[in-house]
Amino acid sequence: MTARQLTDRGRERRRQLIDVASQCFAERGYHPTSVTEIVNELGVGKGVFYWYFDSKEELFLEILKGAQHDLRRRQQAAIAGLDDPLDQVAAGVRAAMEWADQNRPLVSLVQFAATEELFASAIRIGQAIAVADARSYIDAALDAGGETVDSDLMIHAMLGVTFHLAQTYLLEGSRPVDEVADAAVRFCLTGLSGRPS
Amino acid sequence: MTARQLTDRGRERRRQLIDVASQCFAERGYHPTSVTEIVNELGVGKGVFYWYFDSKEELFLEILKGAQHDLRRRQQAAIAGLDDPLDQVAAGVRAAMEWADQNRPLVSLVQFAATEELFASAIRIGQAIAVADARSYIDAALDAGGETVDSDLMIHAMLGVTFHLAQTYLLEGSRPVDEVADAAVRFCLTGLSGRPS
Amino acid sequence: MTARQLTDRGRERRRQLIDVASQCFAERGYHPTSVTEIVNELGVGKGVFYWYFDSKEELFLEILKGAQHDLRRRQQAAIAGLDDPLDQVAAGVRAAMEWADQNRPLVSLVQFAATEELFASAIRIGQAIAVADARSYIDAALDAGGETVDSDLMIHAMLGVTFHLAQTYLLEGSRPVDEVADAAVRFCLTGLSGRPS
Amino acid sequence: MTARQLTDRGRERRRQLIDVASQCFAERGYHPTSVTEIVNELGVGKGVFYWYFDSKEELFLEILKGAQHDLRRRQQAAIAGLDDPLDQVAAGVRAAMEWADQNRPLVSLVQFAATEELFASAIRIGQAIAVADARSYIDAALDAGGETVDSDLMIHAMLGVTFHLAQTYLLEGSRPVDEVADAAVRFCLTGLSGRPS
DNA sequence: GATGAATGAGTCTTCATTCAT
DNA sequence: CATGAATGAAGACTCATTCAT
Repeated sequence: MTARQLTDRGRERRRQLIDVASQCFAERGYHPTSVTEIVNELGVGKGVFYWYFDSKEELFLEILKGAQHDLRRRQQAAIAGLDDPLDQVAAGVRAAMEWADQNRPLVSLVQFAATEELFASAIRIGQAIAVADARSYIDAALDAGGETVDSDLMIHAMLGVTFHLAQTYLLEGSRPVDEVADAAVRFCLTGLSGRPS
Repeated sequence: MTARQLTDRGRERRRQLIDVASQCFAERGYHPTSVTEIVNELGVGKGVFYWYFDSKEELFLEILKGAQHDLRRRQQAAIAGLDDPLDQVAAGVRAAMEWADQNRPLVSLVQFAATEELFASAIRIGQAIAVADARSYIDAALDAGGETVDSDLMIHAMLGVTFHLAQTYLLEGSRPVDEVADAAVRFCLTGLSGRPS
Repeated sequence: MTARQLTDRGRERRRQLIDVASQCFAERGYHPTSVTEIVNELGVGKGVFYWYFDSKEELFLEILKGAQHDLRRRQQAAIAGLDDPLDQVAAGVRAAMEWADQNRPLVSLVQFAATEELFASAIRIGQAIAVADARSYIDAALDAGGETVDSDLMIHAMLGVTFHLAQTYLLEGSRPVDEVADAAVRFCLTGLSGRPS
Repeated sequence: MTARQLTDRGRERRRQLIDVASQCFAERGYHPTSVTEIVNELGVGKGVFYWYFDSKEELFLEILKGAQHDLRRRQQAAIAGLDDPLDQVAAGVRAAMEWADQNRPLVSLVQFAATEELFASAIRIGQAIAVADARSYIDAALDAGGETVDSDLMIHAMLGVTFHLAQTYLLEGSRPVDEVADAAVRFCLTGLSGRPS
């Protein structure tokens, strides 16, 4: 969409749409959620939606991009200032878990996106960035641990652990974040280093 | 569906539909795949689909159930005859990875299913069974490792590792199964026990 | 349908189909009842249906024709032997009511048939015959009553009374036939003659 | 349907749909008439139909309700101001006949509706109201006539006369309303009172 | 005679999207 | 900016009918 010049009220509307849509998508799924439902939920007409977004698809992509961006910022902030590679990895995992906890709807959206060709590339790109980000820390950590393994595989293993635990325990609220984060960190670090954290 | 009495030809058709549908669903996604596409792919009329299944939804659920059942059999077979808890866990992870490799379409279907309320319960049930299956081996393995942790969290961590690696490396065929399976096993076992395998 | 040569068993099957179909049509309506439902109800395959009837439509027409024929026989039998025109009319009305009571499903089928162009002509033909049958009796009765009215209108008025009462009270079984028949007869005869019966 | 807020144009469209549909339903029957035919007849897209009605069924029910409501108003207006019970009954019958003449399509729709379980209850409710409305007049008329009969039966007899005559003579336009109305009134009143009107 | 299987046109309905006001 | 109205392609599903065995 040709970036429209939005007033403050406009930016607010846009944000509302994104929030409501994320919620609906997460609850019922992307396809089962109609544009009508989204605008009804917000109590506005359908024109509003198409004023801010070119299509339902574009909106979803935007949500995805925002989510990935947000998570990345968060991890970078958490890692900044830490020196020990293992500490950095731990901080990254923990930051991801906290992000997931505070953005629960987005967790399943990302998972869904990976399964549909239309959105899969966005996910692949995001993951590629995440992996690149992580590589330096991980390589350092692996060196420290004396292991000789493929760091990409390790990073993906950690992604798998983190998001599956988030999906399983946080979405239902059956366990506190800290507990889940602790478990994830420990599993990842030992998995990585061969030594219990 | 009230179990219809099927002839041999009928059972064959049913299987074809399941296979073709799995393929289509995996390639384009559940929603974007229409019943019309499925039957066209098979070169039969639309009525055929509804002769064998009550609905597109029922078919999908059936695929899901079949997948879970099949994977479980495979893991049980792989574990049978092993005594050491860690060996058992390793065999389970490896069997899952091999199953994923040989049933690639199903991997993303399962992932998708978890994101849509309509199918999520089927996934939850399947995972609950898998977790229950794994618990005894894991508890024994954890005892051996001297750790005191929540085995359910560990099992889910392992699920996360295994399927995310499968999704990432097997679907695209970018790495051989053995390599991915080795990495998964090693990550899980160290993550579990605190000692490199 | 080219009248097929049926064995005894064949004629029996045919009758069963007609009965089951009448029942289903009456309960759920002609359109909402599928051929599949009819044959399932009878526990036979779909081929059976098309062995005996060319189409669903033909079957329905056949039911209609049978109903009209049957009712006519019954009325003729009831009137035979009576001399007084009013007695004859009364007997005709009463016979119709009894037929309706014993062939409840057919009552609403006839009513439905009148509303659909496809079947309306069959109904029109049947009613024309009924009216022709009745005319002589009615004319005599009207003469006796000293009235000068259009006998066709009177006959249709009586048809209206009889079948609406049948539909209202007999189908639900809320009143005994005799009571309803008495009311119909009295209403018709006084309506006709101007004197209470 | 959650009552949508309609503009004037909207209300007009809605009315057009009801009119066209009544026409089509009456001509070809409810089931044989497809939503596609209705909207084509009106020269609008299919979405228009579902903007105003939740379903074909809902539309039909609405037509039915409107018809019953309209007829009732008409009868009440016709009766208002009359004192003699027999006059009141006569006015009610005559009003019904005139309504039928001016709403010919609706006559067969009502008749059809009574034969399909889905709509039968709406008909039953409407008839119950009509019967209740009529009871007081009829009881008074019956008292005056010195008869001791069940007024409900009488009312249904009159309903039967009126609508069957309407269906038979008005739909085809083979007789003028007045003539048919006269016959109906006379038949009903004598049927009721035992004395020629 | 009878069955399971197959056909495919046609049904109702949904929904992303557009547009006049 | 916003709304109610409109579009129409597409989707899931049905069902009368036919056919091979």
